[in-house]
Amino acid sequence: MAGIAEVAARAGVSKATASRALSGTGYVSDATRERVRRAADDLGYVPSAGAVSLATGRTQTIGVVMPYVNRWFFAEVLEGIQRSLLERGLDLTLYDAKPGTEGRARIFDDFLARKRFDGLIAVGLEPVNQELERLTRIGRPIVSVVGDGEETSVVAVDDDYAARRATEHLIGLGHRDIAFVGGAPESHWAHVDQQRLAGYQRAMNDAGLADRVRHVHSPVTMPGGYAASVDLLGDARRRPSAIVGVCDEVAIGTIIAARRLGISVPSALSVVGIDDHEFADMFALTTLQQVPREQGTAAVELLLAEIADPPRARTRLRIPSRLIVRNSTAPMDGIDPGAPLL
Amino acid sequence: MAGIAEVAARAGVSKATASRALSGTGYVSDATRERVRRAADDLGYVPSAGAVSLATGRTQTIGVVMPYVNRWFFAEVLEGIQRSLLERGLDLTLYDAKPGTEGRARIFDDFLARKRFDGLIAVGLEPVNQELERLTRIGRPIVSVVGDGEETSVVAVDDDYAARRATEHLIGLGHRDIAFVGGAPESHWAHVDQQRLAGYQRAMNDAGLADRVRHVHSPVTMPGGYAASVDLLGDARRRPSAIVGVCDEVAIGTIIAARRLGISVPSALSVVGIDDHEFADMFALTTLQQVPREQGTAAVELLLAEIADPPRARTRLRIPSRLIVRNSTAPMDGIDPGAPLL
DNA sequence: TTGAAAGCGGTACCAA
DNA sequence: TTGGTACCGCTTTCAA
Repeated sequence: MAGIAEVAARAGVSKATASRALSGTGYVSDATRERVRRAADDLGYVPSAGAVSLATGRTQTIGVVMPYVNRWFFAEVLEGIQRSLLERGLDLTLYDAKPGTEGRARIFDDFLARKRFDGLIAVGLEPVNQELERLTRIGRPIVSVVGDGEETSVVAVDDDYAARRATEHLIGLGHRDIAFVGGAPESHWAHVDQQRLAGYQRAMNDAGLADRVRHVHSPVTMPGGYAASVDLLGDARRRPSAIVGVCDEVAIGTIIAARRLGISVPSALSVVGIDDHEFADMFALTTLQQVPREQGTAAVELLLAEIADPPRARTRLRIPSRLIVRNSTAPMDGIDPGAPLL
Repeated sequence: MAGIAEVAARAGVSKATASRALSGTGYVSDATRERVRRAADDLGYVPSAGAVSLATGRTQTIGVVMPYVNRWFFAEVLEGIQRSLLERGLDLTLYDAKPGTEGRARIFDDFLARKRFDGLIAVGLEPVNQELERLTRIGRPIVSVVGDGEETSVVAVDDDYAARRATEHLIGLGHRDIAFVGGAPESHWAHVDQQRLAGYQRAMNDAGLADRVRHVHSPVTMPGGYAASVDLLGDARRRPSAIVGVCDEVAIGTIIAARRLGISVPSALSVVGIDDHEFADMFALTTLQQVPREQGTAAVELLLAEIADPPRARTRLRIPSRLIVRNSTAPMDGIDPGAPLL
């Protein structure tokens, strides 16, 4: 309840001086600063956020928009962002913008327009045109995590590369019958998934396996990958010898399906994912690592820089990912496609 | 950028009238209101959050504190909260307070003290005494999700009951050798886990199986449950015929471990969890359902009521959970403890 | 180095 | 039913 006026009174100075002493802006003698500080402490003074933001135009808050919080990647990015902001004393306001919901429309139409933040981080948002327009007219710095937007700065891994590398790993092991699992039919499709499929296709083409390209649709979730894989692997005749999952969640779904069906991984089926999910180790999943937490912290740094020092050109931070070989992939040689059991 | 003054000017009224017309407070003729509305629309007027909160003392924001966002339960609760707030036009500020981190200390010492919210929802926080003290001195309504706190209103399932019911289900199937997996050594231990262990113990006692009580420690995660279960199930002689997981994540870890070891579920091992996790169906897990999303929305309703109409007595909302029988539990009769294979 | 005072953009009381 | 005006609590010129 104590305001800066009381702090000033107690320290025997004016509000102006108290403000300067506390915020570290402008000239204040060391002695006074000390006195003001002590007064503030004694009174348990906490500045009123509303007043500060009214006076300065800064909210000390960063907005985060994402379509999910309950998927590994998003939750990890969120944690990374949160940690960075915490260190800097900034608040985080979360907007959960699920595609195709009216809540999402409200977020773009109402919530974001309020500008209750100094900058915005958009994680895997994949805004459609109209949404993009809303975003840019906010007039606050924006950093995207994931995506290809020209409109904002971006932090992302090279999805095309990751999938290509994953596929090449399998090809290197002698596999030729390699399917790509995950992602919806091409029409309404996430950009990441497209990039990864493209990387897979490129690797297949480059190896002269263009005719073996096979894309199995599936929701990008563990249960989704599981269901799709039960289908795919059910018929021994159509079964590939290796699978690239669009992400670890799908790849793990595949492994679970394989175990369910008594197909041994990796001796009868190789599986590779992209992510290095927290469960990857438990399933001995070979994967292309990305560290979303670091993408989150990188996004914060980039955003704060753009807030402090207005937007020159857009920055594009492409993060490399490396192959982590565990035990879900094996050379083709040993495979007996007819052998279904563990 | 347009302020209420410009809206007022355009509508040919005073700021006061414009404010009343827009906020719906106080008398305004229909004609004027209409005129003001139109003016606001034309100008794309959006009130400044800082000014509003300075003037009214309300932030139109709800704070949410939780120790994790990357675990199923927490993410679901968060989504429930988010959805409710979205409908009401309220912002959500997230505080990620991981136990034992210095970030957590900062949250309690600095962030929460700023009161940048009209009310607070604490999800599975399990505050220690000093933290609790901080919480109460904020002087804003607080609702807890999970927990037993006397200090705040609470929304939670009856954990003791859920675990008891789960255990009774197994006992009813003829199992006697039932272990409880999950939770740290008693010392620094989450309240939920304690309650659930207690429920398990009670059911065992009531069935005259007190001497069979067995608590296997494990991190409350899927990989944690997996690792602990590999240990537990590895030695056929010590192997129980059934397991109660402290939550679905642990129970699923157990199932995965069992499959890994070639122990068939449910014919050689019954497993029951608590949650009805999104993966429960995929693993055919029998479980006691809770719907965290609904706990989130309930918490919002409770909190808003307390904000609107100050805190009479603390409310305690205990949500019942029901048994969902899938295919991870089976009668004891058929079990041949010696038979390890699928 | 410090203080007085004018905003920042609304809300709400009091008169008219 | 409407308008004038005093705040809300802090920052920031501008003078002293």
